[in-house]
Amino acid sequence: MMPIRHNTIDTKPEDVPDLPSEKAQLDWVDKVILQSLIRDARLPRAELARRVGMSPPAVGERLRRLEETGVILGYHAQINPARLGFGLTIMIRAQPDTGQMADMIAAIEATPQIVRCERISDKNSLVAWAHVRSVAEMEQLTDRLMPHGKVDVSIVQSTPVEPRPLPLEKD
Amino acid sequence: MMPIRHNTIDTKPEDVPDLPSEKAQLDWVDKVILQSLIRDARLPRAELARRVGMSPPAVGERLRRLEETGVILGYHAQINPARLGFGLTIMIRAQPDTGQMADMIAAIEATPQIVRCERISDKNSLVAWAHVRSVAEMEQLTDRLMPHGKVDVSIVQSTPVEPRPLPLEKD
DNA sequence: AGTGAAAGATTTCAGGC
DNA sequence: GCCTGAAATCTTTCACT
Repeated sequence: MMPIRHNTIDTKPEDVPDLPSEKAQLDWVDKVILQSLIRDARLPRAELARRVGMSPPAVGERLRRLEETGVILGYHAQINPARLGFGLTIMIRAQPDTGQMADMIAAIEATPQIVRCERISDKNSLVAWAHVRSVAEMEQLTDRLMPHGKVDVSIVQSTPVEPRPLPLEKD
Repeated sequence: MMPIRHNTIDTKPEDVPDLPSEKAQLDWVDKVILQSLIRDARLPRAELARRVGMSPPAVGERLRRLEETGVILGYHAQINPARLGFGLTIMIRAQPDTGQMADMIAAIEATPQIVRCERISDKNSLVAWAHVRSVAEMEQLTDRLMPHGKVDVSIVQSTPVEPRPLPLEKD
């Protein structure tokens, strides 16, 4: 199982070194680089260098540090599931039975159509998103989760706000 | 307001040209290119060319077509919100009052902390995700949505499955 | 659709401040 | 931490199949 990334800042004593959940000190240059790569991850370093008025090697060094300190987690192509034959997107709300949380998460992880899953505070449940090819595939998928708890499925009708970048303060 | 992308294959007569929701026919080469760029969007064309045993111009041409036909929607750097000071991730479940759907969507769109939103079939409601700096900011955010309907907030505790690629059949 | 070659741009690396 | 400059690599264009 993959390590689970937590979504809040964990409290910690002052003397331990940087944790990935710590707030990073970013200057204006870092923020321009980040915003640019959030919008277009394939931008050349040379272009980033022009935007911030620095040399390409300097930008390369900044990038390396942003990646190593966990500010940048990766670069991903965003694809259109419908164009790959996955015509149906669903949201799954799963409430594991007592003692079934780990098994439910394992089952979710083992289901390749599920492309992300978050654990939320409300009723200690999980919310997962999946792309499937048909209603039959949707049914098959939920059948695999149901042994571990209550499972609810909703159809995603549209995406009023596509994944978009966080606002970064000017500085 | 941005055009809304629908998440299902729309039915259409056979004679109209390609729609973005149509299934594209991809060969093995396209799939290797896609999988590679989903994992690392910054891979050079030359490297992709080596992986598929083709020349760089051929890969460039493939890429151009995948982008133009809407199979690839974009390339984005994935960042760690906690490291940018947004220590709290929340899920918002919004059920617009009668006649308030458009206004609710507009309010969601106008809220920069909300990084994505999907409309689901269950109770005709919206599910949105936001990164905020504090509980106070969370409250402020929900106050802006509440005039348009019922609003429910849950805290995201962890992410058992990080955004990951869809499985592409071997061919 | 794809190739190969040439011109132009980018990345990497060394050395210096 | 950033710069320059040279060498290696990558991208783009184009003539050709």
